[in-house]
Amino acid sequence: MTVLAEVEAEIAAALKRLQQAGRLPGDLALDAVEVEPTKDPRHGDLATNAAMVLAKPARMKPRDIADALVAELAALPGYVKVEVAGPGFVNISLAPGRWQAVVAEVRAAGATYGASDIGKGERLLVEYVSANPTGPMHVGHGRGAVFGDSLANLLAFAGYAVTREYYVNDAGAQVDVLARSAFLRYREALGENIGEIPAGLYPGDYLKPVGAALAQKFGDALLKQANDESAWLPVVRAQAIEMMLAMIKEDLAALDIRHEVFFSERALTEGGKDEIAETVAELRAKGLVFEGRLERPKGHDADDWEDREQTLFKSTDFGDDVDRALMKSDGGYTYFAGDMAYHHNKLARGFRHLINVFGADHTGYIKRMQAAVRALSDGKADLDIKVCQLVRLLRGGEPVKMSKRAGTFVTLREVVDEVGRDPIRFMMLYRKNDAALDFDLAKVVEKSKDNPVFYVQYAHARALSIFRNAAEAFAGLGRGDSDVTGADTSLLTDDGELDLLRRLALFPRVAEGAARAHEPHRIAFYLSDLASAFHAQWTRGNDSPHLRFIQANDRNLTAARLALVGACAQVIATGLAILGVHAPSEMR
RNA sequence: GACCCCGUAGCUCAGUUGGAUAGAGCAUCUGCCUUCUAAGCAGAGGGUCGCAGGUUCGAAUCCUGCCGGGGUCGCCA
Repeated sequence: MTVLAEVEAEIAAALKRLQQAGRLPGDLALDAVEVEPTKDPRHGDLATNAAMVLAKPARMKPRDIADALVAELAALPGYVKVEVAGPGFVNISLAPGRWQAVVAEVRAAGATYGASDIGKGERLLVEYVSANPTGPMHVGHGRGAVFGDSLANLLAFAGYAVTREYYVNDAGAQVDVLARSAFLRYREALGENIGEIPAGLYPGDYLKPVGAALAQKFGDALLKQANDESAWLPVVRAQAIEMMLAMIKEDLAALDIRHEVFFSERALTEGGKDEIAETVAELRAKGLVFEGRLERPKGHDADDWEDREQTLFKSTDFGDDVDRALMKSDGGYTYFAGDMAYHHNKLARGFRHLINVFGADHTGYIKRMQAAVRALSDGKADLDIKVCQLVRLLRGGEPVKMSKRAGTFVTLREVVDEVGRDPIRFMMLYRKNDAALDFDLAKVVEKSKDNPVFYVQYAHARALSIFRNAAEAFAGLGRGDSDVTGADTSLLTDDGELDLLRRLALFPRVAEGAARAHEPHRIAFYLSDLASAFHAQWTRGNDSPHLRFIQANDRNLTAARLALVGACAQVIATGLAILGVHAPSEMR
């Protein structure tokens, strides 16, 4: 247990003792009591708001509760100074030994330092990317991909059994358009001059390989059926989807992203079953499906709007703005009906924790999806939808034109190839997901403090370089050597060292908070702070040689400092691993 | 018209889910490389947290109403 958790437990125990002694009401709920690191060192190391939040329910003065708590805590070992301040904070200064212990904590836990069990091993499904298999991914997809992947890492770190899933929209009109576009490329591959790609079809060159593959596989057999779309379309479609998906998987792999499950929309209604019909029937049995009319949508030139009675899902019962259509006028199911069936399937597979990562253009879809999950699970499952806002691609401050027509469309793959995986991943996580992001191709490869990727990686590289240098000065002071792992950490008394220790102690709390909030960016910012403290301590050694990590004439002190450096490197590496960014041992 | 996101230093953004005197980076200015990587560090200046109310011991954070920017609305996917 880290210091923070220990102190929390000790304060809870102290409050319980006060209750037992009759100095606090026995039925007082202690949930709201928090322990936080202080911002101002003059307020000590930690502070608790216990007296203030308990004052009202206990019907006592904050000051009286605080005084009682101070007396309890001051008597405990390791509490150097405990005092009441401000409106009723209890400020706590701990003996350095309490902080120094974090080095051993980190060493013992290794890559699991900061991991928690808040997920209790429960299964959780993160659905992300889910880009239509009709072409290459763009940068916006990349943001959702990186975010979803890191969130999955984070939640696994927090004790969930995580499944990463991609919903393949391989049914519906757009994949038919894909098939028609591919068919044209097929004819082209057979030597035909196809001229301009007609409007409404996908013009991209990326379909040429699909055409070539079809030509190789089928010769001119499909061409003979050209007038009978129902004959060739399913074959071409299947080939095109397969190849598009393969391309997408490759692009994702370039970002180190690998989904465990690719769930096919088409599969919902294939093989003699119809999960959409089953889902609708289930909702109908719950009285949530009815025939009715919708109002004409506003803010659009809905010229083709047709007022008619249709089959609706009563999503307004679950917080949605309007009820949602399930059937199209041609008798087919809406996309939403299929998506409900898909989520029904997730629930049937036993998931009770669902997270979907959406692009900004799907914000309007959130309420109905949550309504659907509530209805389908009888409120027993939770669905959190994280929206990644738009990415603006810039180069040196100038927007990069994104036009498919003009051929200046920038694919995700091109960006990965240009700037590399680490800068993309880190930069996309160095921002809250619900804030728009400017991604500057020139800036992300800049090697300066303006670029937090290199800043954090550099700290890790520096830490490891210390060990390389130490090996020259001392034998037996390698990272895992017993003289380092068993070093006397009470020698770590410099303010900068204590600052690092406190930050290391904070990591488990940061990781937990990030996991609970589904906010991986907190890890990125924490790492930036930790790296900053590490760089600062490093540079202090320039002016004050006695603060250098390696002290040629003091083996014990060097061992203690190396243990601290090792702990810093470990936490940086762990944090970067959650973000999916490499922790290099060297940067030159 | 409705819903969602954003609004914090000149710029780009954090702000530990309601805590104490609101923080970083960039940019500007002043310093630090003959020994652990200067891709680094130290310091200075810079603020009506969009506006107005409300909730309470306490609000950048929660509620209401405005203002500004972006996104969305359909039997598309």
